[in-house]
Amino acid sequence: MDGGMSTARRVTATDVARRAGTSQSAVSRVFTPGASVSPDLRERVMEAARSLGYRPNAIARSLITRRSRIVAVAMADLGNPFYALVLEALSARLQAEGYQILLFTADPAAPSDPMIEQVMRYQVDAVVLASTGLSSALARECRALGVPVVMFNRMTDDPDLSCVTGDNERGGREVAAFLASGGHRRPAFIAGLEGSSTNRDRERGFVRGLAEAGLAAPPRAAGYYSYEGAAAATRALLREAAPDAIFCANDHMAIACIEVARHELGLSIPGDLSVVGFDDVGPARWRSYDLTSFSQPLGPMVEATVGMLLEFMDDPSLPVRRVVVGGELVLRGSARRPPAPLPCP
Amino acid sequence: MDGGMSTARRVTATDVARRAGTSQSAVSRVFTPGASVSPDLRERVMEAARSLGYRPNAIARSLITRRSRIVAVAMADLGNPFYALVLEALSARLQAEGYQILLFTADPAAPSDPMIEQVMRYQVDAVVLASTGLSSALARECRALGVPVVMFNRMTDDPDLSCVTGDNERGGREVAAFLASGGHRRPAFIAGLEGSSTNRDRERGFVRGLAEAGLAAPPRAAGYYSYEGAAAATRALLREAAPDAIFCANDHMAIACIEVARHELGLSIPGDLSVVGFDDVGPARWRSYDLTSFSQPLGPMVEATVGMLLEFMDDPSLPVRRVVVGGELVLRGSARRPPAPLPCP
DNA sequence: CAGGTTTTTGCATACGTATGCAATGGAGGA
DNA sequence: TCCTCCATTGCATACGTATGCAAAAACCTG
Repeated sequence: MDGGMSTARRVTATDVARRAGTSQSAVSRVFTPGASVSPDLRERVMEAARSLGYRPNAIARSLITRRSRIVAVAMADLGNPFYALVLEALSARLQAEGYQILLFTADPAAPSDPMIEQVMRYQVDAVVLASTGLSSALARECRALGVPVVMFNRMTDDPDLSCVTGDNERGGREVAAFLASGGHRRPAFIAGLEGSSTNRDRERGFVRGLAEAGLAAPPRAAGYYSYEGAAAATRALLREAAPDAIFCANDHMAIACIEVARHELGLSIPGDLSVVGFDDVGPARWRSYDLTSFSQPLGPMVEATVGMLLEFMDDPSLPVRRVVVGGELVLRGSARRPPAPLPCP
Repeated sequence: MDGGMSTARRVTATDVARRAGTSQSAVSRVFTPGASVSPDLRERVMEAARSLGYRPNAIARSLITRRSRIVAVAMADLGNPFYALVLEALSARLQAEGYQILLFTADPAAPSDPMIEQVMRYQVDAVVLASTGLSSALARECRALGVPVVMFNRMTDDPDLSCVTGDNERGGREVAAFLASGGHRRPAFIAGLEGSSTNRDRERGFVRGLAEAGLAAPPRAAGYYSYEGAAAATRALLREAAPDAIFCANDHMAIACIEVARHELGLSIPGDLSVVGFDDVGPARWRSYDLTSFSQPLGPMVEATVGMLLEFMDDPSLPVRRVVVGGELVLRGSARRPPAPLPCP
């Protein structure tokens, strides 16, 4: 038995028209919001459509309207809960506006430009680049083709590209000020991906903040935004630099850092070592970590992204925009706090 | 300034043909693998395509070939790392086969059938339902339309539907046997979503396993597969039932359970309470939890899913298949172990 | 070199919908 | 009653590609 799989030819608007005793155009108009159709005809067409199981073919519609109502989203690292939640929020928000997400997962190791080559063939209405590894060359190319692009959580020097980011540099600065005023003398830094703008900005802010507090540039090790990478970086830093605090470029790495420090090396957090993360994503709140972290407000960032996309799709000639969504240092228990209230920087 | 956004009309195969001094069909053939084109013409066309920036229109192609090379994936709860990783693996695997994922996120609370109504309009080549909340009615409907469907991590009574699951019932049984032989006398259960097949099978196996070990049906509370739900369930169970072990229907909830037991109620894990999860997903390995868990091997499950999809797309008349991917109880430190080796059940 | 075979190419058409335009019909006003 | 106006409907065409078919070209074979 084949389970009842039928080879049913798809039902087209013409089939419905024939059954309703009218023309294909009329059927089209019934399914086009705002078109002029008499109540009588509408009823007949709907009835015929229902009984035949008609579903408008979005592909054919896209061909003629030149709008697919599809937004391409390029992502990497869904193992990082921040990105997983971003994707979920983006999808929910876009679906509410009648758009669907065509997902592209980028292997951060492999070059992803050929991947986008595929994307563009689908006539997507817009593109969201949320993968730190993607070259901005292809973003420019999309724009040149008239397809709106928003870089999510990824700044760029290119003035022709729109982006939405958290306040990375300020975050790094505030973490530095917080650690310094907490009496830490040898803070270290675990970097994310070396090429990424988020890492660059967070590190720059951190180093500047330390300098403003009279502290030297921190020892650093790269964790590549991965759990294993951060674990290795923590081991190396603790072996070689004897830091009294570690700022990790995201929460995912901060968790690995805490695990290694606490369970491999027997350190007490924050007694022997303070740890600070970045993102303030779900697990930061879990009591085992109770992670002090600079927040990236996911909701507002997604809202800003979708808002820009909708505006750009409405009018592609709108000027580029670069949105920075502010965050704040969320104080929890993974880092020693200053005795007095934190002075305003 | 508008950032250089041009209103470039899209380049079509006809444009390329004109420039290469040939016909549109020839251009089409150059971009169709396996078609017959002379090296000379191919070179001329490629050159013209390159200089014009031509990209074949996948939408138009789909219209005529009736294949979109798009697979719809319905998901809910990307906050659960298991599903986030599944999505990443599915996407990587399908991209390698030349397919893209059109993502549908289902709000487990809202009815999702109207959502799928939208999906079907995109002429997707196949559908993966990985959301526990989706009705199987629409799955049947997809099948009736000739679109292959695979239910992921979701069993169904309907013999007309294919599915890939972990070994839920056996997992529940093994957890029960393990806890019983570890000397636990009052194991409890935190359920996931009441309607879901995963929860039903895991619970059934657990209850049967306990019975085989001479233990009564466990006290239970529903955690709805969410962190907060499981936290509340843990509080309720510990207040009312005084269990010496808790089996949670997935890892995500087991982590919430450990957090609440350890940090709110000051219990030692596994000294005062053993906790066992299901999935063996990333955080289970984190040392703070060191979670004993029955594994659902993500790689093999995704592999089985994609394999079935490819076969079904190749030949839609193939018989339905129901694949159970075996897992194993991964022993870690969150549950007291039996003194002697676990007897074979 | 003739005749046959295979490869390459272009023509024409189909895929399923949206939409400009003209035709139809009915309502309303004088 | 006749004319105007507007709402409704159908006709025809366009969107960009793939593909069957036949013409043309290239290649063999004896």
